[in-house]
Amino acid sequence: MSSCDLCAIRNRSICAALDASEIETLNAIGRRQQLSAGESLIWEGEDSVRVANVIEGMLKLSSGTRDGREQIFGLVYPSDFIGRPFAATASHEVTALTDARVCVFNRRDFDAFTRDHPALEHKLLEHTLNELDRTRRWMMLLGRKSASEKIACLLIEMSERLGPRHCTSGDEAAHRHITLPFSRQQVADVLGLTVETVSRQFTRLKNEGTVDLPSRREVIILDHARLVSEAG
Amino acid sequence: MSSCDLCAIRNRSICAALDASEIETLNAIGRRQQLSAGESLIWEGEDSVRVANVIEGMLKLSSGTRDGREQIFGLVYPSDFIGRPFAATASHEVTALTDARVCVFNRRDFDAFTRDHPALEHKLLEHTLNELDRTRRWMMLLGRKSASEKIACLLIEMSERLGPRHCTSGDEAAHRHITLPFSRQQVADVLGLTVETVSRQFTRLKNEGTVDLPSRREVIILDHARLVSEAG
DNA sequence: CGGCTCATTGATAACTCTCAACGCAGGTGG
DNA sequence: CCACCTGCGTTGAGAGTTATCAATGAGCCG
Repeated sequence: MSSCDLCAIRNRSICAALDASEIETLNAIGRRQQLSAGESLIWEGEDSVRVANVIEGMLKLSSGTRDGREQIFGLVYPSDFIGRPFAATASHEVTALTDARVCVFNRRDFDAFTRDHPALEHKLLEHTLNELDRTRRWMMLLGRKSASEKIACLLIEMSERLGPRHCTSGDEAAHRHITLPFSRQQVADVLGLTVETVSRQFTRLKNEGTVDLPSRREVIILDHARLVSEAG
Repeated sequence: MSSCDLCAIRNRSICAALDASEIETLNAIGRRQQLSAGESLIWEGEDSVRVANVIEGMLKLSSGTRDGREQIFGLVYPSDFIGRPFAATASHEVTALTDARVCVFNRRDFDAFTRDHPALEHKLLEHTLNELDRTRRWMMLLGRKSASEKIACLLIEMSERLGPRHCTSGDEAAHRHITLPFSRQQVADVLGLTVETVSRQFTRLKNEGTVDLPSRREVIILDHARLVSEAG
């Protein structure tokens, strides 16, 4: 029995396109890898040698300018796919925000496997199209929204994507209690702001009673409606 | 003989993945359509009924907020693919910036055709992955660059993508003479700025001698190096 | 020649950034 | 156990950039 059968994301990742024997073959060319928070799997501009499925944890896609400014392009959740198939170089860095487990493939092996399995390629295409849609929505936020709108949008997005995972019972509470996987600086890098502005927005939301901040990384949404109306 | 044989983008679009008889079949489910500048082909939130290849002209992908702010997500050039296959709704608007010719397919017909032609699907995947890379690079610009850097980046990008097309002889001049396919407001919507800021940046570049502006829509790059250094 | 849209320019305000200081928490070593 | 150190977060003051509002100017078409 392949270890894939026990994989938590077996049915949500691109692997869902494959039957048992295909999974077996793919499993043979991949391997599990543990990442610690802060560790990078792929670097900007390096040869595209690895692709991977995220099993557990959260990662960021980012790129920086010479003078040290950084922008985070996207957040990667379990069952998401990372890396750049069919290209010589990786265009951005992939770094673990939390401890994470990924299922890594040599990029060339994966490319070859994919070409022989149109169903996998189709899943990958659907996945990529969804990612493109999400990325474009984020551009709206970066280009046209104010600091307060940006923060509100991020909190709403996080509560939607993180909630269901933390929440085994399916109740509302989990959606309202977010454990941020990043520092204030990283929030700033996601939203295109500075640390100070992010910090000020958080304290404002707290003072207004929209959220509570029990610790640095925790946010409890007290007034979801208000947050939505602030998101613009 | 299929009209596709004469198609200017036959070898650059996703159709390049198909042989003569496949092209014939695809051609049977598609049709040419002429668009005037300003006309939309796809609307935000509508059912995803159409997909298309761009044959000639330039289009924009955009979305707006309730209160009238608009953000342009991307510019579409000949041989690019537009529309959202494999999904029920379109996530953004597609509008012609110039008069344009496109090759349109019913989305469901196209989906079905694609599933039977893995080579086409592969091309579409490569195309989508490239688009995702480009989109992410643009996020860096929106989130982390100043107005002057944004303008410089846009002009460089335009000169690179527009130059080769205008230029039959392959000389340098074409790269330096850009005919913008959009108004100042649209430049602002691409860069996440206001019209006034865009206008001021243009006049500054002109006064500094970095560019010349013979007419509203024309830009001649006089000092390319300076532009590059300003792009950050 | 109006009348229109689009672009430019100016004055001012608002927002966010920058720089600097301080505070809090967690970890380490005495 | 406490003092200290260090990294991260918060807060404040001020500057800078960009947005906003308002007016003028340029090009285009009837």
